[in-house]
Amino acid sequence: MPHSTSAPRLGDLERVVMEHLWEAATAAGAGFGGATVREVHDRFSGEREIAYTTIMTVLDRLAKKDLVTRERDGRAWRYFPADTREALTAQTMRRTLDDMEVTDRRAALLHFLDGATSDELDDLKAALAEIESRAGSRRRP
Amino acid sequence: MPHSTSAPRLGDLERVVMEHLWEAATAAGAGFGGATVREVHDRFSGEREIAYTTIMTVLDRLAKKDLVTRERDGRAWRYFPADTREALTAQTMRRTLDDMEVTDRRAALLHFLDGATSDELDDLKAALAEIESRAGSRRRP
DNA sequence: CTCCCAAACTACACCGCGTCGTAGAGGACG
DNA sequence: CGTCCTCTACGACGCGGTGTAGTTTGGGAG
Repeated sequence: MPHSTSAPRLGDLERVVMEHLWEAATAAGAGFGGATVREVHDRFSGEREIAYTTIMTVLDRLAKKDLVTRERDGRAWRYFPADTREALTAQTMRRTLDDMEVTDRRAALLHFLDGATSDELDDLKAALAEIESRAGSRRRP
Repeated sequence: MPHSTSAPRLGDLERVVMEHLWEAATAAGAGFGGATVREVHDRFSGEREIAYTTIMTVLDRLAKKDLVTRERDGRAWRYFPADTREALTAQTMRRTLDDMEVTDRRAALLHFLDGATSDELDDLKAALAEIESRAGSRRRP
C-alpha cells in the first residue's frame, strides 16, 4: 500500500517545478533522472526570470510535503519526483471524491463521465479491463 | 490562467455549509428547498458555536464563487446550491485532471481505479453503461 | 588561506478562509 | 411616533500557504 496520506495541493510554481522534474525523469528513461536546484533553475533561463533561491525554497517545500525525494549528488542535492504525474493526479482526484463525502458515487461518476470525450471513455474502458483482468486472474506470465 | 469556469475549491466551513444546503434541498424534494442564513445558522446550534455573521460571510462568498444562487424571501435571502454535490465533485475531479496536464490519461485513470473498491468499480461500470446507452449526444466542443 | 557554490535559515507580501463586529434599513408594535 | 428586532452590507483581523527573495554558513577547489 503506497502512502495513503492525502495528496497536498500544489501552487502554480510548485506545479511547474514538478513539471521539470517529471521531464527530467522521462528524458533519462525509466532509470530516473531527477535534477539539482541549479538544473531546474537553468531550465527557467530565457523563459522567465526567477531567483535561484526561489527554486531552492520551492523544492524544499515539495520535499517537506513528500512530493519529491532527494539524494546527495556531490555537494548538491538531486531531487526526484516521489510519484508520476499520473499517480499524483489520481490521488488528488480520489481525495476529492473522499473529501466531498459523496453518498451517491455512481451519480458523481456519471457526471464525471458526462464531461468526458469518447477518447477518454475508451481510456477508461481500457483501464477498467486491465483492473478486471488483474483481479480476475491473479498470477500472470 | 484561464480557468475561471472551473469549480473553485472549498474550505472546511464552506463545505459544511454546502452540506446543509444540500440537505435542505433533498429534504424538500427535488428543485426546492434552499435555506436562509438564519436557517443554516440554526442548524449549527448545539453542534457548534458560530456567529450568525460568519454564516452570512460564508454564504456570501459561496455566492460570489457561483456555488450557490439566492432569491429574496421577505427581507432575507434564500440560498440554493447551484449544483448537486455529485456534480460539483465531478467538476472538481475533472478540473484536477485538466490542471495536471496529464498526457497519459489512461495511466492516470488506471491509478485512480487502482485505489477503488469493487463497489466503486461496479458504480463506474454502471455509469459507463448508462453513458453508452444514451450515445449520440456529446457535449463539449 | 581565499573564493565560490550550494545549502540553510529568515523574511515579507499577498491571498484565501474562518471568524466576527459594527453600521444601517425597514418592519412590527405599543 | 419611537423603540426594538432582524437582516443585510461592508470591513477587519489572524493564520496558513505560496511566490519571491536576501543573508548567513559551511565545505571544496585553488
